[in-house]
Amino acid sequence: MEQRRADNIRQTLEQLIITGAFADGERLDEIRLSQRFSVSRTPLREAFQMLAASGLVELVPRRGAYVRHPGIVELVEMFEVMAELEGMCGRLAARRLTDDALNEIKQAASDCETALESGDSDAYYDENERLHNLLYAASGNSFLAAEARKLQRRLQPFRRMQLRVRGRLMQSMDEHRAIVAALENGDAEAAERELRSHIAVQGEKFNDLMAHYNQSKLKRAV
Amino acid sequence: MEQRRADNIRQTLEQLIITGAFADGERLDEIRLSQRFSVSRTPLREAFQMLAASGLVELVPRRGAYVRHPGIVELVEMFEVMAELEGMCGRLAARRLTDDALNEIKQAASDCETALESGDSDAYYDENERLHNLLYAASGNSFLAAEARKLQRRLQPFRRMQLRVRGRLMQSMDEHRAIVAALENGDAEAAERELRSHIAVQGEKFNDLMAHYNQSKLKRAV
DNA sequence: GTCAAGATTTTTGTATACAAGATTTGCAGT
DNA sequence: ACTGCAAATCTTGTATACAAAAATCTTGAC
Repeated sequence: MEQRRADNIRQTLEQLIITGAFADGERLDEIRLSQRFSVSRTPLREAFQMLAASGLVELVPRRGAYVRHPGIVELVEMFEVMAELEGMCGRLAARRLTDDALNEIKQAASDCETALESGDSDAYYDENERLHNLLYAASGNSFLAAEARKLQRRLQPFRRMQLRVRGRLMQSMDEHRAIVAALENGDAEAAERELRSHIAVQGEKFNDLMAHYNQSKLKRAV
Repeated sequence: MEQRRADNIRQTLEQLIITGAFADGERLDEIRLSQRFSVSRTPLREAFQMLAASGLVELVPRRGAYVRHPGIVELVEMFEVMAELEGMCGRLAARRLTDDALNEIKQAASDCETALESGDSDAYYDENERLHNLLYAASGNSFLAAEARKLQRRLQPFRRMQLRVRGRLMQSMDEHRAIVAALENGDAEAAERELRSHIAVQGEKFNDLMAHYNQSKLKRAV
């Protein structure tokens, strides 16, 4: 038996919202959801609080919880901030990196290459995430690392879409090589620049991508 | 009559925690607090969720809510991130700033000077906060602005301590002038650099400050 | 005196009950 | 038919009740 229903509900709802099971602006009905999950409204409401804190839903007093999907504008804004944070991680990591951490990062980058060669974009995605998480930790600033992980988590489904674009995998891998090289040389400026553009590229190209997939992709991904 | 007790309680507790009424690691007793605020445990627990989301308390399953004051290390880390975010705001603002926004910022800077001349450090603090908030908005990235405000809010009491250090007010004002000048010239690089160091200086000097005030200040500020 | 195991008390987590604000429905009047 | 108002209904917010886990206390053996 699970220990805390509120946490499980938060996780489940988070996944449902992120994958698009709920439309933007849709109200999360406490009673229906409590029946659906076979729990009372109490843990549900606690889950709502957590979701509101991470920006996935908006809590309107006396009105209820409404899911808030980021629009194109907000997404681009979030990518812009993510680029800055990752760049910062790179800059700090280049200065503070230990040998062990560098080796771990190299290993993750190499695992990315392996996934790329076998054409497994899901595996590439996982290794890529690991690589970036290692980088955050290598910044030596755990507050920064936590913030970066939070934002990464929120952008997760959109990054994943990016990786499905033709040629993006190869390009991403090239960028990884440049990043690792910069870290190896202790070149803080290069590491920052490479990482920033590695992320910024995703935000900048997002409009194109959305035009291409034309809303349908996200909404179908229920 | 208020509409949502949970919100009021969150605000009150937030203030109490920030001002140091609760020691680091202290458990927030649901029953005692519910008696103190004359409410039931339900809204209290919702307030706990919100406080946990902003990092002021840690929710340990089946154990309760424990207040978490940032240590020196975490504070320095937070200032490091704040410096980056403010620098980013400056860089973007220098590029995207409208005339109206620039005028507002100039006005706020001038109000800072007025407060400085009258030696009113509290008024200076308020105007300073206004100036920075305007800058965040001027970045044209509302997600960034929101993140910056969140972090500013959390660092608020520590920034305030900074301003009480001898000579810091004058120095801060000089930095403001440099920032405004950079924005006026549309010099993104300079704006970023000036803002970053404007904040970084606070983090870097924090160790000294803490040594000077030697823990006592924060704990007395109950 | 110390330690361990079991009983007792607290305390958290969840369900349910109730109060009050928001929304919808129905009806009267034009 | 349409508007305005009031009653009924629904929904949120809060209090209380109850279950289960953690902490504390008691007791007994060594």
